[in-house]
Amino acid sequence: MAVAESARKKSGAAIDVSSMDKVIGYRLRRAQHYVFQQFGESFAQYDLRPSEYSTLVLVEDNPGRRQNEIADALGIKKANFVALIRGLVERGYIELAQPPSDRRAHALHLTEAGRQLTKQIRKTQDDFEAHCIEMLGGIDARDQLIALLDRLTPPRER
Amino acid sequence: MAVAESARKKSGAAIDVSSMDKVIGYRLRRAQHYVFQQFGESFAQYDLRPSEYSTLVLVEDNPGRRQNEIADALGIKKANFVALIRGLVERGYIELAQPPSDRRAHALHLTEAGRQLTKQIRKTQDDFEAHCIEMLGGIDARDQLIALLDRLTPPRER
DNA sequence: TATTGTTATACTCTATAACTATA
DNA sequence: TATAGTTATAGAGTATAACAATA
Repeated sequence: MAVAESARKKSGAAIDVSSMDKVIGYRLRRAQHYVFQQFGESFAQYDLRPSEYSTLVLVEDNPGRRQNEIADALGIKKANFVALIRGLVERGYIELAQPPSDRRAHALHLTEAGRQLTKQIRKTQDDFEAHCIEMLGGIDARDQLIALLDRLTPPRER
Repeated sequence: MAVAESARKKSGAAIDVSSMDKVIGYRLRRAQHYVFQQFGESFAQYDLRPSEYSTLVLVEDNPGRRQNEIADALGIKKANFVALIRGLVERGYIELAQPPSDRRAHALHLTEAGRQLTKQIRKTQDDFEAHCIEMLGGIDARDQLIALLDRLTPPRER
């Protein structure tokens, strides 16, 4: 009843959304959009997008790896990763090294400032994740969700 | 082992993605992106985006409702809904009526062509959905997923 | 020949503010 | 004053093709 109440609001009767409310793609989209919106609020102080967060974390966990390896792991096309990396380099969080073995490549590393930032944002993310897990109903529900999402995503896209 | 195999490919060791692989927002994003990509392949013959599909279906189920009511129900901002509706009107699928009670408003209806198209694309969507449900492991898994997504989405965003 | 990173480009989605015409 | 729809605009995200330097 509370749902119908808020759905009505100023308008007349509620809109019938029964054709959409079990559509997997649609519901994934809505949930993802809402979660990212809240992520944005949590990370507003850092002015970091989700893709920038994940890049910093992956570079920390995989120091010295190539630009394209990190991009691939995150499902970001190399062409679109260039500006993202440039932004993080300009902000002083990431630095590029040249592997002697391959002068085309960029080996990614965090700077000291990058390490400090990443330490902080991991905490922010942990808090935010705890909030999401609470919304879901606990760790078991989270694990259940991840297991289901696993099946919707091909192996190399994880 | 198959996963590690495909993750390695041409590169050296696999990238450590353990910091991201249980992050709800990230995993939602990856799954949603993959599902929408496949949706796009299924609907290529119609040249219809997911938002256009859901608009046609909601207009059919809620004939005569206002533009903004449909937009709200789908979580689309009214400003962004204008071009979407215009496209569907130009393609002859939707027509606008003027409610005598409010000359500002547009009441949305499907045209005959719109009804025919919607009949077809509902079938295409049903087939696609069956494929997604199969990936998930059956109807029960689907219902479980929807129930979990419910908790991640505030009531008025469904 | 193939790969790394890059540029250029285009299209989609989303967001906000300000406008118009009506209410 | 407020609402329905519109316009303009800006910022992200994503996609493809083509290029230079290097392998």
